[in-house]
Amino acid sequence: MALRVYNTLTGEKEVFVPLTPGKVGMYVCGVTVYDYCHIGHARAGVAFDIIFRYLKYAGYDVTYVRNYTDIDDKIINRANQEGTDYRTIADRYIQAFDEDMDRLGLARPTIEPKATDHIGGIISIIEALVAKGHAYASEGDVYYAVETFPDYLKLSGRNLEEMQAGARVEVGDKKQHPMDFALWKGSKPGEPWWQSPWGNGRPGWHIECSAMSMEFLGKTFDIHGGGKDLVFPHHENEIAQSEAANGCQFVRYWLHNGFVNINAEKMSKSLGNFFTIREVLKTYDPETLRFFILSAHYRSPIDFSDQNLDEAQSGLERMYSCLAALDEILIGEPPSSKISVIETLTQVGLELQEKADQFIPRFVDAMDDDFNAAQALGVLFETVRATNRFLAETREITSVALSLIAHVRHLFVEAGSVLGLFMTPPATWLEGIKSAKTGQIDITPDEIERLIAERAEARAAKNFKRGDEIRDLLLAKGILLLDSAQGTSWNVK
RNA sequence: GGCGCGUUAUCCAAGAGGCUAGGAGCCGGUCUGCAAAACCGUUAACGUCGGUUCGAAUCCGACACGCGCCUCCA
Repeated sequence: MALRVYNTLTGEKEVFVPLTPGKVGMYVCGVTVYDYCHIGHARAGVAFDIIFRYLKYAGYDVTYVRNYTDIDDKIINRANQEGTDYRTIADRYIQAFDEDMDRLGLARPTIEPKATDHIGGIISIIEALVAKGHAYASEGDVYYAVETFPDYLKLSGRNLEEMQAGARVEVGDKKQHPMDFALWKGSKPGEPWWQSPWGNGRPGWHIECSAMSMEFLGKTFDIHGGGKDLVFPHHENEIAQSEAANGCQFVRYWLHNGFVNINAEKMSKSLGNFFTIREVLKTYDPETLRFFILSAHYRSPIDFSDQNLDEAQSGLERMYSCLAALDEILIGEPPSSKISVIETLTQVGLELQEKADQFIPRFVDAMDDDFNAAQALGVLFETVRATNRFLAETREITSVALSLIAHVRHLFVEAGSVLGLFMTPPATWLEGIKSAKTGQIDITPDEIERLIAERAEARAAKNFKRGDEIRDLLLAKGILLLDSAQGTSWNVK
């Protein structure tokens, strides 16, 4: 099966055929750096991170460009509020963005350009558009004349008349047509500016992405991504600018991720229902957040709630616990290359072997189907169950069993490298979850240990009443006791 | 008003004409002094009404409900 991707331009899943065999050029709209990123940004980041990783896994040489919009009204407003300059604001939030995305385990794109480093390229495109009659200067601004581009709105499937009937477009007297959009904005006093043929000013929002993608990926490239909310006007305008300037197709496959919702409503600043990534990471582990995002298809809306995050954590713990159990065996007994011919697997072992054999084909099938990570996770869970069954019934680890265990462990590493999971040694991750939970309870580990010791004495003396009292006492504080042959350990509920 | 998307069991969530998705939970079991945890097993569904078909969650139509874009947005 070949890789198929859903293309917003055609509204269909299409077989992915890159422009140049073996190579992929991919551009994703990054963020406007004027504030901390919220969970919606995390989702877009993770969605395109696994697309980037999977394309590389599939053997493509991928050039992935993700920009920073570091000049914009919002950045200037924020700078004015704080009595500083736009550069200070932009640099601060670029750094914050990098920190957040690094914590989420995003692979760094090949190139991360800033709009302000590409003013020259932006001006060249605007000049070309003016020369070809697609743009006009007006009182220090330059606008794109949408009526000169017959394909305008082909991505979002609308038409100009209907858009105007919507009546929320403002009619500025600087514009020839109400839908015309700014390519260049003349600077007002106190605003940052660059020199241009039309006077001092700064670029409009849409033109920077055309300039940066063209600079690094050429006039036509394979994949352009972003959130669904960018389809109109941002991506529509990018197409108009780029195709009018270059006279050729801009992007072959348009990919858009779905929103993060709160109570079935879009998370957004204007509704005030957003959570920043750093807020959420105070409570939840970054890999848990990533796992939550991967648990739904990237185009579907996903509902952010404590319950859903808790479920994601349970699921990830199940996987990590299984891996920790495998590691314990593998660390104790390194796999030997000699397998005795008389050794055979039990029925459960054979079932695990079958799961292992199907693992990569099924994983690839899922990911080939428009990067269906949720389905891929299903494959991992099925393998976890088969592994647990095998470990539960296996008394003696033969060398053939050991080699199977090593193989299964490797499969999880391989899938994890595409999904961005299992980046932490399992024992360390599980310990981290435990200590994070410990920070939220009002009893010290020392106290817990003292009570466990007292309970052990009571139990040794067959005083189960006192033992159970202690257990209930700790349970009331959210501490679960785990009795085993090796003694009693504890965990936070 | 225009355009588009969605509705799958208690909850989350894949699937897209015949093939057990998966996870959480419930229930049962293993283990245990009893529990818990862990593990194993099990359970159940395709919004409504029509149509196409030997066969429909899946295709077509209507309806209902929810959501998104049309303004800065990931």
